[in-house]
Amino acid sequence: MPTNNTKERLLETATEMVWRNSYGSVSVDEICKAADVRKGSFYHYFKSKADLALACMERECDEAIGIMDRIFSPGKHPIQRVLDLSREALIHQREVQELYGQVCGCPFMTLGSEMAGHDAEGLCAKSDEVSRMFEAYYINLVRDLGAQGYLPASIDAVSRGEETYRYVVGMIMVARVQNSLVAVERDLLHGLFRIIGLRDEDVEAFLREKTPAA
Amino acid sequence: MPTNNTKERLLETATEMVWRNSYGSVSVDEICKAADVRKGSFYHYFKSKADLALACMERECDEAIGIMDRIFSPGKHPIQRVLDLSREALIHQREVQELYGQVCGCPFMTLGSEMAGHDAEGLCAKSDEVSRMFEAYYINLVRDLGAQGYLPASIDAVSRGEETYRYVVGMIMVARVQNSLVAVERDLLHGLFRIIGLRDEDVEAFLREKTPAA
DNA sequence: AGTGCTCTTGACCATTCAGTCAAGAGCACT
DNA sequence: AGTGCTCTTGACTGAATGGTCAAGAGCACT
Repeated sequence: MPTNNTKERLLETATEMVWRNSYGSVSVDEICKAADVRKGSFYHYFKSKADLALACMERECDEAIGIMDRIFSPGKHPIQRVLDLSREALIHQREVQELYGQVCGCPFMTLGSEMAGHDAEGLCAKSDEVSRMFEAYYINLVRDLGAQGYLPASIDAVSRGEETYRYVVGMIMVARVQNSLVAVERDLLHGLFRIIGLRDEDVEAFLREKTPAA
Repeated sequence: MPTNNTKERLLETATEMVWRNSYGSVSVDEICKAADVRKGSFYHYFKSKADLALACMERECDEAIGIMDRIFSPGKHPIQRVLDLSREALIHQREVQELYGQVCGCPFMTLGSEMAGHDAEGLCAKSDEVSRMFEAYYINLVRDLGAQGYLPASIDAVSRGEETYRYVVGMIMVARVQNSLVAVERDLLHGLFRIIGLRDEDVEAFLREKTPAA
């Protein structure tokens, strides 16, 4: 899995370790050891531990954008986006759980919550930025649902989008703390429909139309 | 505000520092200095740093139970409990924001997320336990709403209760990361009604009945 | 063969970390 | 006055921390 490239190896190892545990509990020495890199090389690529963490976030963020763009693709039916969001979130959490041996939740929220208050190297600003970017996807989704008549014209897309985002964050954060995906698997999708405000009939109609054979 | 009692002073100071920042970023020395206590005294009362953190959580938990018992009092109308929950959560977050100079979110989730993976001194087990206890309040609320005909008999109170709890957690965690209570103030209550699944008419009827003068 | 560059190495540093300990202060009970 | 207890003190330890540095390895270009 890891590349031969030293910098990439550091980023990958650090991402895993920080995400699994926390920024504060992982030392530069440990990261170096796990990545089989000497300390000097580390400080050739990164000017500090916080700088490494920031680079990890940026890497994760780029990857996340790709995934989110697929899930929230404006080319898809907005209800399909909700289905995909729920499905992909669960699959991703399960993959990471298997890979890292534990439910890890959202790396941006985890780090952002830990760093809140001591803005080392702009780490906390970055979490803020990422969370607001994520919100934008949800707001966009709500807007499309409204435009297609699935939601009353009166609703505030920003409010509803942010509520929806925060519901997902809560689902996933609690899953980390409880180290369990049971509730995510059982409830994420239905909660999404409800917090968004979709009518059951509309969802059912969409599902029927999607699989006319059933 | 702080008592003369050394142990209490340590607990109070540590709670504030850990909640504001994080467990990993606060050192025993710093806590001692801020509480004006010498290191030896610290280790007279607590056998380790993790032990102190656990004691802080237990103290916070006891206080939280008192507040939750009031909010979710079975003697109140269940819709009133929702109103109170939203109101008290905002007030509490605002108080802490003013006191500590920043939005701090939920101490149990913050610590629980940071500690996930390295279960020092049962800290992580405690967060898990607290989060499940909180869920119980929400499940109980949903059950009462169902029993009084506000929700369809078919719904699963556990699922819905947990979804509701997680929505609130998400709201508050994102508020911490973004260091802003705007969305909490604007959306928490309405999102609560929607994630629980209350009908607008029922809520409005309850509000009308409550203030017949208006 | 020599120059200049990036990357690597391992020894090194000052500081901070959690935690220890022996000695004593304060106080209550006899 | 003496005993026994809890609490306090400050000096101490050894390990770990984030970070530095000078020296060199490897390689490409001339």
